[in-house]
Amino acid sequence: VAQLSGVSRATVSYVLNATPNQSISEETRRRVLDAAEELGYTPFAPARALRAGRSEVVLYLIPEWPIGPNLAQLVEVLTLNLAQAGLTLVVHAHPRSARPVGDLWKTIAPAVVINDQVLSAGEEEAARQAGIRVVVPGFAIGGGTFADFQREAGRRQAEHLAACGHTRLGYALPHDERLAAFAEPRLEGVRQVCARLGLGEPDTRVVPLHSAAAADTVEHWHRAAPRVSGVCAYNDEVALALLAGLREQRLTAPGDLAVIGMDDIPAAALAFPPLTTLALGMPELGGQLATAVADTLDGKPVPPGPGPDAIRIVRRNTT
Amino acid sequence: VAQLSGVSRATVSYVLNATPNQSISEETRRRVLDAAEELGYTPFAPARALRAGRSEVVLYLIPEWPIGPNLAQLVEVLTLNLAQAGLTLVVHAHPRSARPVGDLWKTIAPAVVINDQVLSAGEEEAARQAGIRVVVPGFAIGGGTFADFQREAGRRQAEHLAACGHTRLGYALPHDERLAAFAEPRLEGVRQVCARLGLGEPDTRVVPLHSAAAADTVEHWHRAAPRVSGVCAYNDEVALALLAGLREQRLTAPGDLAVIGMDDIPAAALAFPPLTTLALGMPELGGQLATAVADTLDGKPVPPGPGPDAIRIVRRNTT
DNA sequence: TTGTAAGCGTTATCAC
DNA sequence: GTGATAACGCTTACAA
Repeated sequence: VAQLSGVSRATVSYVLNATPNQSISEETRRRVLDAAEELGYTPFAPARALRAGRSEVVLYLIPEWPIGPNLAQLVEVLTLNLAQAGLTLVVHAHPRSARPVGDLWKTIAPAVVINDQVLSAGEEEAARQAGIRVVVPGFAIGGGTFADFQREAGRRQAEHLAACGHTRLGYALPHDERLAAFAEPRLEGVRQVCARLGLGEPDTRVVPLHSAAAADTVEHWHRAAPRVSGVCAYNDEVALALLAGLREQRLTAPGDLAVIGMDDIPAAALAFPPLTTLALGMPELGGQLATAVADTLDGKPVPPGPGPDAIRIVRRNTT
Repeated sequence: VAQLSGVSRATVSYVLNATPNQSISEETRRRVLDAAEELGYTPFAPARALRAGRSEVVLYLIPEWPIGPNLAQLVEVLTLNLAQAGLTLVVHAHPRSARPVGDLWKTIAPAVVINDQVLSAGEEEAARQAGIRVVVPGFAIGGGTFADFQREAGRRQAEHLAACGHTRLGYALPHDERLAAFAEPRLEGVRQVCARLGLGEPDTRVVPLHSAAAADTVEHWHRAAPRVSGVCAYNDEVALALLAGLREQRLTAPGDLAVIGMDDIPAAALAFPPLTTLALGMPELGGQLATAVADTLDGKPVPPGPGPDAIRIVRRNTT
């Protein structure tokens, strides 16, 4: 580009980056711009990164659990929002048995790492020391940390069931052990509500995604004394399994057992009967996360997250 | 590292990269390795990329459609497989209204671009000119191209219904227009089978994910003359909507209308009645894609894809 | 077997 | 207002 426009590489750099405190004659500017256009010039990111010590990349580390529809949507929203801020989102799913990612940031050199339950506190601190900004998806709802948020979600489920008049609750854990990081705090939230309302411990069972297994659990709850009349499912899929189990037992929701799911996946609305669930408002959460990333980069304080409205009960026919 | 081990940077480089045709004394090697270990040294990727002209990154461009469970799984499998080959998978979801990605490869400088329906032929050629390898998810099933594969999937659905004795088929298109790239070839596959078997054109309808809308469509098919007795749904969610529509009309599957979905999402097995569907074998497809990427990088010819077994009918109770 | 030096594309500094 | 020049961290001829 410098050759074609007959100026030095430095000048080209000034023009293309609109460097402040540099007065460039309009004519030179035009020449450079035209030349760049003509050559289809695009700055070479690795070189930029080498010079700057970091890239324009945001590394989103997602942990070793299945990528569900919610996370997928979050990624979508994030990609879009960050693109508007000139940042490229790099998602690194971290499946179990892949090599450790503790220092993946060293080799990628992103401007920001979004640490979603992947980096330990120590690793996170190491990254910070190296000048990498670290953002934790701090949904301000429920307190600020990941677990706070999950707990709050569990609380909402339980509160809904309690408001419907249920006095003994069950909790349906997922069979997939990788989901423990979600399931534990959610269950804890349910426990908190039960304790606060004097309802007694929730009756917790692991529910695989098979109708036969779910049927057993449903029967167990139905025969328990006192009877479990309402159950919080870890997510919509588990809830769907419960509904299948109910059908197998010729029981019905919400009469014999009320069920509330979580995530509001498309299948929830189409279930039989249509499933009451908790919508997690990924567009809001994603937008907030994008803002947090951009603000962190600018050195601004991270803004408070979205309001509690980002978690909504979607009431259908199972409660 | 060079300082600590008391050798030159070049030697360090030789050791760490196991450069061929360089004989390094075992003792030196050890010293360097130990020093690197001690310092927690990790090569700075952008610098490497600058030197090499490309990075160890594989850029997976996925188009502007919703990220469903299948794609999510594919990403997971790919990440894992590529990590084993020392490659880092970068997924760039390309939501509509984000800035164009036609030359995203210029700024990322990946070693390989996996072009999944994003880059036009021209853009793809431009990337190739620039020395970037481009891999197209060429599921060898059905022919090799993306559309071939989708067509084959549609064919399998239709063949299954035909084998069940249905003589007039319906096709349920998704409401989301972004899915046309999938839906068109799938529908075409169904058409091919109908033509080959002399079944007449499939009766095609758009089915939004609401039971009321689906109920209308179901009624239409049920009253059509000749009656539509079996329908291929674009995917499991659409199929679930159809089942909900059937319930609303007090009709049953497969008696009044047989339904076959596609994807085998978890909810399919838990539906009422359990949904017959097509499983797409993402682990196989992902593994094949990873191999294709690695082989392309090594200059080897791309191996044939997985066998037709990667598409399997999962027969449940709706056909 | 190891060290030296050049250079990848960019940008900051400083001189012109 | 513009242009040399150096430096970022790494690889690789080539020289020792």
